[in-house]
Amino acid sequence: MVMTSFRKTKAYENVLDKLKNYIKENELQPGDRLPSERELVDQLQVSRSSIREGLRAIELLGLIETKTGEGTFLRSYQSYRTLSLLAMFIFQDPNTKIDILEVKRLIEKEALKMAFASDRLGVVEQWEEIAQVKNGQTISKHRAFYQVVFQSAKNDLLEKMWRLMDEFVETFHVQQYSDRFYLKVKNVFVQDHYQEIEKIFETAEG
Amino acid sequence: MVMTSFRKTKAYENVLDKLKNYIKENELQPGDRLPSERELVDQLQVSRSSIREGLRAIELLGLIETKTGEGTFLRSYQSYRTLSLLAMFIFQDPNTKIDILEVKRLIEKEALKMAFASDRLGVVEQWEEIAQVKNGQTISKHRAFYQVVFQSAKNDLLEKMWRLMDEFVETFHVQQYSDRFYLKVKNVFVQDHYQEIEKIFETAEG
DNA sequence: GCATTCCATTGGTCTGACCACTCAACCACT
DNA sequence: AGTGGTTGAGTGGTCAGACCAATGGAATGC
Repeated sequence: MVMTSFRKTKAYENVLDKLKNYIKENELQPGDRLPSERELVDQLQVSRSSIREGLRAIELLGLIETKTGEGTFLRSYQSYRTLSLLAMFIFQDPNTKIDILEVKRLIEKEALKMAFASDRLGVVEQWEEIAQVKNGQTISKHRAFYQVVFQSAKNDLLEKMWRLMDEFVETFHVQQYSDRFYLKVKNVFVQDHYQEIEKIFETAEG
Repeated sequence: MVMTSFRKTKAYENVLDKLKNYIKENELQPGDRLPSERELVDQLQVSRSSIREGLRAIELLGLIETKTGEGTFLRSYQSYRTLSLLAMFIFQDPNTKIDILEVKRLIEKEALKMAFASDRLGVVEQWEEIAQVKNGQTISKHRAFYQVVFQSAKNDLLEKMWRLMDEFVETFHVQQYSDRFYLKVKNVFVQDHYQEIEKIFETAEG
């Protein structure tokens, strides 16, 4: 008996494949609406159950968003729920925790360098606005700080990756951000000392 | 009208929560079997459709594996699968192509620095072995080169991210890797000039 | 012009049905 | 006792159809 280990593709996997192509062909952007579930039934010739299995799967991934009465929409990132779910499994390997922290830190450093090169003084200006307005939680201060950075770094992918990791880290690690760190970074920017960025990150702080 | 932005949790999300607890309480290990879909219907008091939406979602994530006629089984987590899923959609955005190239280059640079700090001479040694053995295509030479790097950089996440980008870049961009580049990097390693790594990447080459 | 009502559309959920596959218990034959 | 085939219960895979709640725009009334 020949055992051609041939895995029959499931209906919902086909749905995802078709959906991916649909998004590509129509060049859908985050926020754009996907066809309704019932329209997809007609177009893909599978039952609504299968359609929904596929949609729920990528919803969990945070790739789409559904609104009752309106429809299904593409979105760009975010899904704290999934991350906390994955966290449980990912930490079967304790090393990944360290890896994530390391990569996140690396991204922060490089993003700062990119922002520095792109719009050094503009960044400083925005940081000062934040410092005046925001007296809120340290976590939102932290995000506001880097939002400015990524806006000037002009690399959406890098920002998406950072946000994922930042949210993920939040699931297992109480992040502490010292005001000293922000101040140090700002001074480096003000004084136009590009090389110092590397050195700041060589210390344990961050 | 008060708009308490209150998101009603969906049935399949509850399923996942309960399932997570079940796994935790019973200390299920990869390979262990979960309750059948029909059993879960009884236990969780939701319809089989909702059960399946949840199961299909975490199946896509690679957390479980289903075998027709047998059941649903816990699976050892495969982070690459999750990452490639996310990448599949994130990379879809045509605007990110340039971003990907930039981030990939950034990762290569930082990985080199990590490898340098970790095992400078060991890396050089392995590079020389490659140079002798491999006379094959430039693409495989390129991958072998960085495989050595990542092995010493000791960060799996970084390597996986790089692999995804490298594979993706191949689909739209003819990668050119000049022997001169490798040689330059090797020399920097041999001569123990850590600072030069940054400078190599400041040129257009790569 | 504006507020209200109404209704088609959309996602959310459930029920019940049928199929293909797996595995173990059972049975018949040697 | 051992072999091999049959059978049936259980499992995931898929489907059709139904009802609900929320949404938003069109029709309506003032």
